[in-house]
Parts: sequence; structure tokens; C-alpha cells
Amino acid sequence: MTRHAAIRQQIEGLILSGALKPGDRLPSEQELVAAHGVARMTVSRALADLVAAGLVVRRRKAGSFVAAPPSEEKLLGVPDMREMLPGHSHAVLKRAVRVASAADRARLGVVPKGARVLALLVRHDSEGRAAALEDRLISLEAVPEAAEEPFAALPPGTWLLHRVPWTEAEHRIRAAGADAVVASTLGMGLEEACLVMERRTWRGDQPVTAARITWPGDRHAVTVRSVRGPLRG
Amino acid sequence: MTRHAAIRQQIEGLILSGALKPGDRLPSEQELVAAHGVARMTVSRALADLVAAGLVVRRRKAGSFVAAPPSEEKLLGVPDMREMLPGHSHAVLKRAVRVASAADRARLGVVPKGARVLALLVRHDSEGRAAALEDRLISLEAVPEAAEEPFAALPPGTWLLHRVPWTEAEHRIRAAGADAVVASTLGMGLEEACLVMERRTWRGDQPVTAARITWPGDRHAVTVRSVRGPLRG
DNA sequence: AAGTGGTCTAGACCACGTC
DNA sequence: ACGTGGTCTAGACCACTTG
Repeated sequence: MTRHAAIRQQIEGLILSGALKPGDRLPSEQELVAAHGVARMTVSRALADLVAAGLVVRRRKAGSFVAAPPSEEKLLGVPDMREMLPGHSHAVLKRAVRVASAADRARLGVVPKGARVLALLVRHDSEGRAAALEDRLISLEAVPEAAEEPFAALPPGTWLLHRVPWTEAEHRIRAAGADAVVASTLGMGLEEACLVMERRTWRGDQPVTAARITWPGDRHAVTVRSVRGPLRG
Repeated sequence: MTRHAAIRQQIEGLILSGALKPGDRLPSEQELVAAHGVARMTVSRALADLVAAGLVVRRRKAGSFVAAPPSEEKLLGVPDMREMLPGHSHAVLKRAVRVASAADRARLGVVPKGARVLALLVRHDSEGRAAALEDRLISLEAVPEAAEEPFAALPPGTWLLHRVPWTEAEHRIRAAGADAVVASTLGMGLEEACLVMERRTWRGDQPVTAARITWPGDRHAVTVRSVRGPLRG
């Protein structure tokens, strides 16, 4: 392993484990140089890699800081729900703490038997009109404090990002006909085409949350734009 | 502008304009050092940035080469159609060269009036079963040689990548009910939920192609996996 | 065997933004 | 004003892999 990779990995570990939280300041280059006994360019390279990975933000004179994790949607390269929906608001329709059923365990992935989960049903509105239905499971093994959170101010996806440093995420996008719950909540016909986004996030091997967000097919599209060449944006 | 950015931009221009084609060899670091009158680390930084942007591949002893562009699907972080579909094959159902209609021009973006386009309808099969329907327009202004291509060996998306160095791409994913053509080609019921992926690519300001690929909603999902921390993969 | 990229050093000057 | 990151230099040694 190269020296810059070793330094990078050490800091990476502190961030992904949660020991360093978003906004925390890292040692300065000079301090890292002294601590590791390497040249400044070597430390610089390690930090540059962390910036490229989106884990660190650097500001002159101020220092290097742990970056705020991107929203679940930004992961996909997609704009946020809150930017995408003008006049966004949300309402928690259902909320239950329960011991994970077999179906819950299948959705989340490997969860110990007897583990408790929080199940949420949230409607997202845009300018007063129902825009999407979110059906989410949160593992209380991974995020025990979610049990007492009302999710009044922040929707669960946003709220979670501020608590749990996830390390892995998976998105699945598919189409499906509206079932009875979706049809009545979103005001559409049974079996009408819907876009379904399923998201799962992990921290290491531990499942954190699984969300299924359903959009009316004719009112919503996921858009991703890519530019070749420029490094950022 | 910094020196490494200037060097990077010059090479970038040669690649994106098509002056340097995939597989072409770039000057060695030593040659670039001599040409630009800078230190080797500066050239190295420029090339490292190009590698990070996916434009260049470097191999020891061999040299630096223009990278092969990723498939249209890889852009999204999604596996290729040909990897995803076991026993993939395709069939060109329709093929027409015509002067761009108003609808064609709207789909492609800004195309001069009177410009000719190639319109294709392609069925993709997996192990003999219809898996997706591709409806594609290709601007013959951008890719004149497409007019004589039969698309027998390679499907149009793959074929195009080997000819045209695109600079920008946009994906839209939505759900829609199956229309008559889709339903009969893919063997599904009218109005059944489908996943529709619309792709457009440009080279500079010039539209190259617009594709709409329709999948049966219950048989297909787009999956994207993200890992936080590690730089690549 | 030789040429390539990969890494590292120990300096230096500069630009910027916070203090 | 000062400490920070950003860039750059002119060397060096090494690992790899191809011709």
C-alpha cells in the first residue's frame, strides 16, 4: 500500500465509522505531515483523493472538513425531491414500531431475528397536491433514536442523512401498476402506470433503511444529465 | 488558469473533437514535459485528471491512450443491455431515412430545418424472448455514415459509440402504459405498466441521437449501486 | 533491457479568506 | 497579518510490462 493511500484510508475510516462527523475539522496539512513523517505533497494527495470521493471539503485558511453526505437522491445524480417539487411538504400517514416480520427482513436484507423496525408511510405533496408515496422501513438496530422521532419537520430520508453515515446504497427503478393504497393516495386509477424507486442503504454490513417511493408515471420522470470531459459538473 | 489545467484542456479538446480517437496514443510524460516546459509532476497531474474524467487510460511501459467511451448505459451507472440480458440479440424492425419532421426535431433538439434523420425501430431479445423495444432517431447531420449502416452485427447504441465522441448525454426515466405497438411487440396487455428510458446525446451543441427504450415493467428494473469512500468502484 | 508510469521528497511561491 | 490550501519545481527511486 502506498503512503498516500494509507493516510487516506485512516481518515476515511474515521469518517465512515462516525468518529468524525460532518463539519468536523481535520488536522491541517502541516499537522498531518508531522504526524506521518511524509512530505507535504503526499498528504496533499491523500486529501485530494478524499475530496474527489466527496468525503472532505477544503477551504483556504479555514482548513479541511468532513463533508455533509449527499442526499439519497443526489447519489443517483438526480435532483432532490425538495428542489424538484415546488412547494414541497409531507405528511406521515402511518407509523409503527414492530418486530421485523419475514417480509421486513427480506426488504432490509440481513437483520437479526427479533430486531425491531420502524415502518413509515409518508405522502409527499407539491403545492398541496399529492406527488409521491413513500413506504419506508428503518432498522432500529442501526438507528435506535428514530423510534422517538416524529418526522414532522424533516422527511425521514433527509433526517436519516444527518444521523447515519451510510457506506453503501442501492437504487432500483421499475414500473408497476398502482395498487389500491397508491391509487387512492395519489388520486389515480387502479393499475395505472407508476414509477417505483426502491432505495436501500447500509453502513458496513448493517442495513439502515429501505424505502419505496411511488410516483404517478405520467406526472414524473427521473432525469440524469452527464457531461464528458470536465471533472466536476 | 493553472498550468496543469491548460495542459489537460488541450488534450481534452483533441479527444472530444475527435482529432484523437479511442486507442490513440498520447505523448509520453517526458515528451509533454519537453513540449510545455514544465516539471513532470505538473504533466502527471494533468493526465491523472484525464484518467479521473474517464478520457484516458495509462499503462506502464506502454504509454497513455485515449479511453474507449463508456456505453450509453454505463453512463447511468447501469450495467449494459448486453451484460444484463443473457443471450442477447436484436432485430431491426423498421428503418427509414427522412427529412426531420417537427416531431423529430422536437425529440432531437435543435436540428436545422430540412436536415435528414435515420429512424429505427429495434427489438431486443433475451434468449429468444422479446425484452425491450428501442425507438431511435439518429441525426444524419452528425453521423452521415449511419445512412448506409444495416445495424446487423451491432445494435445502434453500441455502433454509435465507436463513431461519435459525444460530449453530453441526458437520461429520462419514466413509467407509461403500453401502447399498441409496444404491447404487440413485447407480448403484453394494452396500458400495462412499462419502464421507459429516454436518452439523448450531443456533441457540443449538435444533437447526435435520441433513443426511447421501453421495457415491460414487471420484467425489468434499473439498478444502481453506490459505494461511499473508495475512489473507484 | 529499457522505457513507461507511480510515487515520493524537500523545498518554494502564491492566492485566498478568516481573523 | 497570518495560516491555510493550491500549485509548481527538479530532482529521485521503484515497479511494471512490453518489445
